[in-house]
Amino acid sequence: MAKIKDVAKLAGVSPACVSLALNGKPYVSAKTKKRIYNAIEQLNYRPNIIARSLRNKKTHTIGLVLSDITNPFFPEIARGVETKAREYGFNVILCNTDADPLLEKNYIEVLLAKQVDGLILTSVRIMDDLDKYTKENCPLVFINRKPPLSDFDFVGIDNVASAKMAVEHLIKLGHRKIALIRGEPASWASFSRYEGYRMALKEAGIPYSDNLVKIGYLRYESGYRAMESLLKGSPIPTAIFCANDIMALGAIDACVDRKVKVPQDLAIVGFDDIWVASLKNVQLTTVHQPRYEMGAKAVELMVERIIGKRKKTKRVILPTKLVIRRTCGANFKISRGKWPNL
Amino acid sequence: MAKIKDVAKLAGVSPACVSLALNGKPYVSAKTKKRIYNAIEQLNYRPNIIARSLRNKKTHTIGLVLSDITNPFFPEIARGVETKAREYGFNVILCNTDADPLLEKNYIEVLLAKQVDGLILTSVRIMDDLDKYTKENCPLVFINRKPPLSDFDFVGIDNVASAKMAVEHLIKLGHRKIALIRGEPASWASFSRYEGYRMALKEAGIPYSDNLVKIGYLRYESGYRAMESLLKGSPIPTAIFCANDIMALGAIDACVDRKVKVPQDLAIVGFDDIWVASLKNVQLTTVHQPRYEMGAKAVELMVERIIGKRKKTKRVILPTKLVIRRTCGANFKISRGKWPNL
DNA sequence: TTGTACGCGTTATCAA
DNA sequence: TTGATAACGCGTACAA
Repeated sequence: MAKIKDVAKLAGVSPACVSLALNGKPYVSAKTKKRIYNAIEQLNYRPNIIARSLRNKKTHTIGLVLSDITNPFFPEIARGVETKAREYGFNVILCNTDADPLLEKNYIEVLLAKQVDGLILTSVRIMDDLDKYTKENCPLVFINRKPPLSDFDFVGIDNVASAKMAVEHLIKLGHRKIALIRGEPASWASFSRYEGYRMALKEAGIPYSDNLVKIGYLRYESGYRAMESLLKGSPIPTAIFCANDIMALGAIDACVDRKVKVPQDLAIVGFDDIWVASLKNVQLTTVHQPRYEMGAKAVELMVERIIGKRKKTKRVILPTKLVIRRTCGANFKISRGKWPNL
Repeated sequence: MAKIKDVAKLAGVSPACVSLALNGKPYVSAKTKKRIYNAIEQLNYRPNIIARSLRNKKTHTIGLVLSDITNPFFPEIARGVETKAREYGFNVILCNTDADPLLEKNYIEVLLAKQVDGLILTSVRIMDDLDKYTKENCPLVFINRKPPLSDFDFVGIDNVASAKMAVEHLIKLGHRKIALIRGEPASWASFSRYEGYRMALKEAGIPYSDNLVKIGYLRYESGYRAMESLLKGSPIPTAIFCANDIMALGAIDACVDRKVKVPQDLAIVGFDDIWVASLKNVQLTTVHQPRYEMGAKAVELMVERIIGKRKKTKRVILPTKLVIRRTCGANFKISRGKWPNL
């Protein structure tokens, strides 16, 4: 591989001059520029960005730490991050942690050692000792995850209000026995949605019952099992709010297996609005989360920090909206068997 | 940030000695090692991997170039790549190209400039001038994409045989008017599946008709429109093979809108076996592709190259299997309205 | 426009 | 055997 020296020699100038030309700095005459570019072309020269990074203390690389890219919640966030990062000239290192705090810690250490310019964290579980990273000169941005005590930048939604909105919708449809399949307690977002659920019930004067709350782990199987448990329990709910869509899909499948009709026998509302929810054979009512925008916004916050444009921490709350489809029964005006397809 | 010099000073040794200790090289006494580790701990020292990479000419970073991580086909590949890469001590830079050859080229150039140790390419479209990268000391591995003339490593499936298997299944079920919603012509995998389709028809003595072949772009909307077009055309098929699952889902939704019953009126088979396909309200018959394994295997091939263990190019063909569910009608023994849900 | 020091570890050479 | 010194990887920035 050709180096800057080779280019300089061929163009009859110094390496420094080549560097200036390459970086668009002034004080390089048009003529020498041309000679330099010719040399670059001839030698197929490509600057070694590692060397440049070492000198500049900027790698133009950021880390994206998430639980699992195969979870349908994450790809759009990743896409938002990657696209916006590309606009700003950054590359993205993808890290799956499976919500394992140890793996997450290891990844953060490696990324810092690799001198990433910023870090976006959107794993689910809470890791408590992130505070020590405040002193690093590497900005952290949290997506939909409770930032630790020290103030880090944050992008997310109002989980409490969004969950409340979903449950209120079910209440408005006449439901009083509304169950919740919530995420694990350690997750801040899950806890907030639980709060929203309770708040909605309280304001409607509906008593809260622990029997109607099941803990899932934000996965399909959890939703399936939680629903089985609810159907065996007492009282049997007439509606269910799930803390995310894939649990809702699991719950629906449990209903299918037990011949419980959705939404006739049971209304279901999810959370996230993953792509599947809109399929005509699914039509899951859910709370839409602007995941792409969350990823993109996180990068913007990060870049503001990197270029030193902003010192104060910033919290961005993006709007959600309730997407009413079939499974909540709001638009349910059909008779049995009218559905053309399964 | 503390540097190796600081550690050396605190431990009362030379930087070289610290380096030797850190890298587990011999000739550092146990005592000095202890002193060094203590100093590292005290200073919270973290080696600068950029500096190390510059010297070692190894970044322990690889690039993963794909079309779009939000396409359900890719996350499992990415997961396989990331997990296996982590095992071997590599990080993964994620690159979405939207199947744009120019974007792909830009990304490859940037990644090479960043001195990645390897590159995994799994965009859909074919870029012809990849040959020039043979001379780089950066191994390329192709996933499910025709490698260019020069031999690069490859991981994929037998697209022809797999598609043939799917169509043969429909033939066995008694179908003769079998349509194909294929991917774009520029895609090698799509073309291979088209060949498999033709081959199955030919062997069964069924005449091929251009009217029964629609070109989609591997996206939901394409599948939807292709199906609309088929339903308006002549002859109307009794079965459809789609080159991927999301087009199949689009096709199914077009059927729902037009009150065409699947599989009663029309059998549908997809390709990929994305997660959605197994939902009880979807139950798409499809060809399973081991995507996680494809990603993991690609990393293995890459690492063999990086450590120089192998010189000859290798092609790995992983097995596929037909997953028979509801939409092909094979197990269809129910009467209308019997489905418990939707 | 150029020479040169620098960024920070690593490795080859050399000394003890 | 153990450790230090210095050159090196490759671009960039500053003084000249």
